[in-house]
Amino acid sequence: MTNIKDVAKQAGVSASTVSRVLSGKNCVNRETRRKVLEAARALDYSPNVLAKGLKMGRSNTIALMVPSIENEIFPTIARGVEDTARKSGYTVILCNTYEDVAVEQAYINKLRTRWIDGFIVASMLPNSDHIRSLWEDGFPVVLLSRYYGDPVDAVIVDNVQAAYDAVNYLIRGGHKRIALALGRKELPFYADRWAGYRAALADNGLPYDERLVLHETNGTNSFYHLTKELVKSDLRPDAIFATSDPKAVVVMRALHDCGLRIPGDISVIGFDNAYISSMIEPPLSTVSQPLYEMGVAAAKRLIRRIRSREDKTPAEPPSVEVMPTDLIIRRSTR
Amino acid sequence: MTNIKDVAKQAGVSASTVSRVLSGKNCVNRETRRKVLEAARALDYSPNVLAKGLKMGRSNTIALMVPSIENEIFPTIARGVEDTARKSGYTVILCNTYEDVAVEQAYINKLRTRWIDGFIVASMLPNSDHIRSLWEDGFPVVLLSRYYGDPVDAVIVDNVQAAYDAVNYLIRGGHKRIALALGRKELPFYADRWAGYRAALADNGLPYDERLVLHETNGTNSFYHLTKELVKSDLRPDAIFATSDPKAVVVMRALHDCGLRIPGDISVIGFDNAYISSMIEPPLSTVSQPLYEMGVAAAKRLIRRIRSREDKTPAEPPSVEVMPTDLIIRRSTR
DNA sequence: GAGTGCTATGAAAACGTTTTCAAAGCGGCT
DNA sequence: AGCCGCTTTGAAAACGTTTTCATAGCACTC
Repeated sequence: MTNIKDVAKQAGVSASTVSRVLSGKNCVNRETRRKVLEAARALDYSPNVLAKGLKMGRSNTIALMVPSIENEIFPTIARGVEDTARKSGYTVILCNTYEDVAVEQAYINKLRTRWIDGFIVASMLPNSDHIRSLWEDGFPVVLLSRYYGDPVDAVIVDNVQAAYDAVNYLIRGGHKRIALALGRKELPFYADRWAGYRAALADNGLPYDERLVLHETNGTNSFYHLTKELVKSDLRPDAIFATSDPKAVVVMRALHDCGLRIPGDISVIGFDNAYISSMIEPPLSTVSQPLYEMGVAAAKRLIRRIRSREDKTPAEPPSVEVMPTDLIIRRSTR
Repeated sequence: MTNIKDVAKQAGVSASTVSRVLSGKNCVNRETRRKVLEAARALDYSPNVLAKGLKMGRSNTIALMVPSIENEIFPTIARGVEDTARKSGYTVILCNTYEDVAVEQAYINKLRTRWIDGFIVASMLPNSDHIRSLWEDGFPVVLLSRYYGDPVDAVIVDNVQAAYDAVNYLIRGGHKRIALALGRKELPFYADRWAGYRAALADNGLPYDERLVLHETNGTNSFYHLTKELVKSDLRPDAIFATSDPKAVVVMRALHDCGLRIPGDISVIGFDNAYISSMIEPPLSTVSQPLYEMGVAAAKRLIRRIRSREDKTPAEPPSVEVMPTDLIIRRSTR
C-alpha cells in the first residue's frame, strides 16, 4: 500500500503539501499541485481512511438499525438510505437487531467506539432507553417510522390519517361492517392505524365493535384462523382493513378458503404497497408509504446533523418530517 | 472520549499494560489486571477502533455487494451474513450496486482504502473484471450465487440439478409439454436452470422446443404477455417452470386472466421459495435455496480467509461450496 | 555470589493522516 | 536598507492504539 510519504517523495515535496493538495486547500502553487496530482496518479495512491478517520475524529460511516432486513418495508428503505449516503461520501452499516435489546446494546457499544458518525434507527420500541441514551449523549440520530414524541429528529408518515383515509374510502363505497386486522399494538404505527380506523368509523356514524378487531397473536399467520372464525360468526364483515400487506394476503387466503369472493362478497384493503400486493389475485388495494423517499429523507437529515455538529454551527432543534401517503385502489375493493 | 492513557493513569500503570490486559495477553500480574479492568469499567472505556484498525492494518469490517437489497433473495442472504459476521466481531457494509460498473468501481476503490477486510460479492457479471482484480490483488473474496469458474472461493447451489429435479417432477406427474419462463441468460444461474430444463426433457425422451422458452425482455412483467401469447397459441403447454418465484407469480396472473385453472388446466412451478410463494393462491410449488445458510457459509468462508491471511498460515486453495436445494410441492402442481 | 532464565512492566516507535507553527522567499513600501 | 505582508512550503506534533525493546526484580542453579 502506497502512502502519502511515497507520493511526497515521488513529487519531491513534503507530506504536508501532498495532504494540502489532496484535501483541496488552496494555498498551494499551481505547478506544485500539478506535480503532486501526477505523482498520486502514477502511484495509484488513495488515502487510508482509518488514519484519516483517527485524525479527523470521524469515520464517514452511518449505521442503519432495522428489526430485520427481511421485513417487507426495510429493503426499500435501506436502498434509499444507502443511495443517499453513497452520494454524500458515507458508507452504511447494516444492523439487524431482531428487536433484541442485547443485540442493539452490542451494536451501540460497538458503534460508539467505531466513531460511527450517526444512526438511523427503525427498530425503536417504547422502552428502548439504550437508544434514547444515544441522542442524550449527543450522537446524531434520526428515528424512522417508529416515533414516540422524543426530542429527536424523525421521519414518519401520518398513520392515523392514512388509516382514516383507507377506512373512509371503504365506508364511502357502501361498506357498513369493517373489520380490522391489527398488528402488534405496542408498535406506534399499528396503534395509530387503529386510531385512524376508529376515527373514520366515528366520523361516519358507524359503531366501533371490539369484536371486529383481530389482534395478532403469534405472527402474521395468526390472522388465518382469526379471519376464518370471524367470517363464520354471525358478525360477518363486508370489508377488512389489514394493517399491513402480508396480513392482507393471509386474510385473503382465509377468505378464499371459506369460499368467499373478493371483492364480490367482501373487500380487503392493505397497508404498505409491498411488491407482492400488485402481483396477487386480485391485486390488492392498499395504502402506499414512500419508503424509498423516507430512507432518503432520513439519510439527508442525519448527514445534515453530522455536518452541523462538525462545523460547530448552532444545532437546529430536532423536528419531525411527515411524509405523504397514497391510497392505491386496485381490484380487492368494490 | 476516554482513551487508554486515562485508564492507565487511573490504574496507576502504563498504557502498554492496559493494552496488554485488554487484548488478553497473559504475561500480566493478576493484581495489575484487576486494577486495570476496574479502572476501565469505572471510566466506561472502550477502545477506539479506528486507531486499533490503523495500527493493526485491519478494520474488522466486511462488505456485502448485492445488485439490490430489494431483490427477493438478498434480504435473507444479508441476514445470514450479518448474523455470522456479528458473532465473529465483524461489521457488515451494505453495497447496492445496481449492477452498475461505475458504482461497483466506486465501492471497490472506496473500500480498498478503508482497509475493508474482505468482500462477499453477489453481483458478479461475466465481464466484471474490476471484481476479478480484487482477488487477483490478494483481497479475500467470496462469490455468492454467481460463479464463472474463477479461482476464487464461492458458495452456490447446483442450479442445473435443481432445475432438472423440478422439471423431472413435472414430467413424472404426466406433463408432456412444459414451458420455461427464463430470466436473463447472461446470469449463470438462469443459464444453468435452462440447461437443467433441457437435460430433464432429454433424459425423459421429450423434445426440446425453442418456442416453449419464454425469454425475459424487460423486467419480470414481460412474462405476462409472453405467457398469454403462448397459452393462446396452438402450443398450449400443460406446465410452466418459472426460473424465479416472482416470474411464477406473473405467469399465474396471466394464466388466471386467460381463464385457466391452476393446477387443473396447467401446472406452475417456481424457484427460490420466496416468502410470497406460500401466501398466494394457490400456494406455489417451488425449488428452495437455503438462502440464510448460504449467507452464513459465505461469511464463515470469508472470515476464515481473512484470519488465515493475517496469521500468515499457508493459504488453502480456493474452493466452491455447493449447497443443497429442496423441491417444495404445494398446490400449484398436480 | 555470579550467572541464568523467567515474569512483569514501561518507554518509545510505529501505523498514515491532518494541522499548527515557523520560516523562507519575494515584492513593494518608506 | 529595513520593514511589512503575502504566498508557499516543511518540520513536527497529534490522533489512540499495539508492539518491540529494554530493564528491573526475583528465584534458581552451580
